[in-house]
Amino acid sequence: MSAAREHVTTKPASAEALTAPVEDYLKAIYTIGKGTGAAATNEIAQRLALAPASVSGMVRRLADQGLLAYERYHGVKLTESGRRAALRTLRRHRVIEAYLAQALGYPWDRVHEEAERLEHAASDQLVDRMAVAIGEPKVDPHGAPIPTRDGAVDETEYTSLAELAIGVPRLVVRVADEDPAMLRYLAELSVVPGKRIIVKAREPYGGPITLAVGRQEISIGPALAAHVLTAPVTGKASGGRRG
Amino acid sequence: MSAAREHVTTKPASAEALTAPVEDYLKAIYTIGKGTGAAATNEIAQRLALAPASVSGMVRRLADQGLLAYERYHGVKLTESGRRAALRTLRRHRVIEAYLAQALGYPWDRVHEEAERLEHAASDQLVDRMAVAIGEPKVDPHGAPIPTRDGAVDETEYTSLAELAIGVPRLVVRVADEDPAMLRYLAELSVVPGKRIIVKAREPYGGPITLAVGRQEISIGPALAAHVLTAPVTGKASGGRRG
DNA sequence: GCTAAAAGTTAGGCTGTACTAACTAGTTGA
DNA sequence: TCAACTAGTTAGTACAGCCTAACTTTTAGC
Repeated sequence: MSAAREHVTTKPASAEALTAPVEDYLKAIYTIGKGTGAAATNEIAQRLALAPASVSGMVRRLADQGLLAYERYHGVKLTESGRRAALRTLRRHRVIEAYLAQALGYPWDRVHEEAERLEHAASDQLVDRMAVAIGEPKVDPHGAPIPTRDGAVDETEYTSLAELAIGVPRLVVRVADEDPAMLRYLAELSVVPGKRIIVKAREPYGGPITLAVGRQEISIGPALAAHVLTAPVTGKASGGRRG
Repeated sequence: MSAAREHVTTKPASAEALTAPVEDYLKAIYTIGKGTGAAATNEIAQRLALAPASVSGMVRRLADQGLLAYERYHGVKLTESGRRAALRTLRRHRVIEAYLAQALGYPWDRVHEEAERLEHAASDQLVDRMAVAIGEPKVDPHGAPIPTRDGAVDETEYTSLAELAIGVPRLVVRVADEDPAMLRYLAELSVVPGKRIIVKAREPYGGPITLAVGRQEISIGPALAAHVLTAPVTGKASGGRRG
């Protein structure tokens, strides 16, 4: 019990196929750490609906494979190779979502669940063909940026509807994609990527946020609002820098 | 060691999702038994590239789940519920193959491998959407019949090119789908579903079979010929009765 | 009908991924 | 500064699928 033992070994970070659980861990760690930050054991466990003990075990193995840097009691960070793997899976997921929605008419509240399974089974080739078939979109149906083939992503951070200034027009760029009921509700309210909105009022103590969408006025709670990301109206929504 | 113990238990043959290996076992058993016949342990093992001992173990578990009837030392037979599960997987596989070929321009020698993984991840819903998108085809790109949503299949048995009478015109209806190199070779020779052929000559002792394809004359070995199924020219190729 | 080969099974192990329970390290507030 | 809480870890277990080695049953040839 002296110097912190780093668990990054020398293995060549093999290009061998990762298992579905491993891909899920990497995705979770990536999204928690926003690409480069650290992820806590409990956060990973919560996101994957696993016991923290299970995460401790897996995280050690992933570190042994060179996919992440792990310091006991201090969370994990993806290595370059782990980051690449995470982005590959994320690309698969989002291209599949976009394809399901655009090419097969899948409702936007169901693409996530289907993609969650397909992302582990589809080859990169298939995903590339899908991307081409729908015109290489830059974002998935919920507005999440699709990493390019070579691992570049738009990592722009957007302001959530919950923390928006009042009276300033904004563009909805992205909504959380996991909860189908929430997505259906948002669609009902027309709070979808591309829509122009203005926050009209915000009540204190977790009170409702009133906003104008089109010429409709609606009220939503802050929990929901936190899942809606917005960008300034000037200069087009998505785009942005890459990687 | 007296009366043979049957391993069919009472479990409700749950509609819970089957694992990928289980689906593979059922598919293998189905295709070996041609739907209703029995499958030997060794055959299953060979088809799945597993050790026979592994098959013994799995087969017992599948029997316990009510998916097949198992009599020790005497092979297995699918139960009705097992058969239904197998056909569901087979439908997924073949619809996916057809979709990849028709909608995404996948080369016919590669659809099998991709479908082999996707069949375990795609929902029945997705598969139905795919089927609709390409006009509900009756056969996959290799001519194998696609089971309907409710588990009906064309189980017509066709005569292989290896056992064909000389001089009688036939229609190629189906070719084996697993070996990409073989598929490429057959495509080169234009021996593909829908083509009209006539066996011109057959040399004894495993000698070559000479056939006319269009106005070309080609020679193939009996091993390859056995993988090409044909129907009489009269009365359209596929169609047929349903399960 | 017997015996040798073939087919199939059991025993015992291994890996990956999960779990619970019990412990330890780190953090925070009086 | 230390107690109490939180976060994280280890230990031990389970289960699905696979393996090899050794054994048993069935079958086929004489």
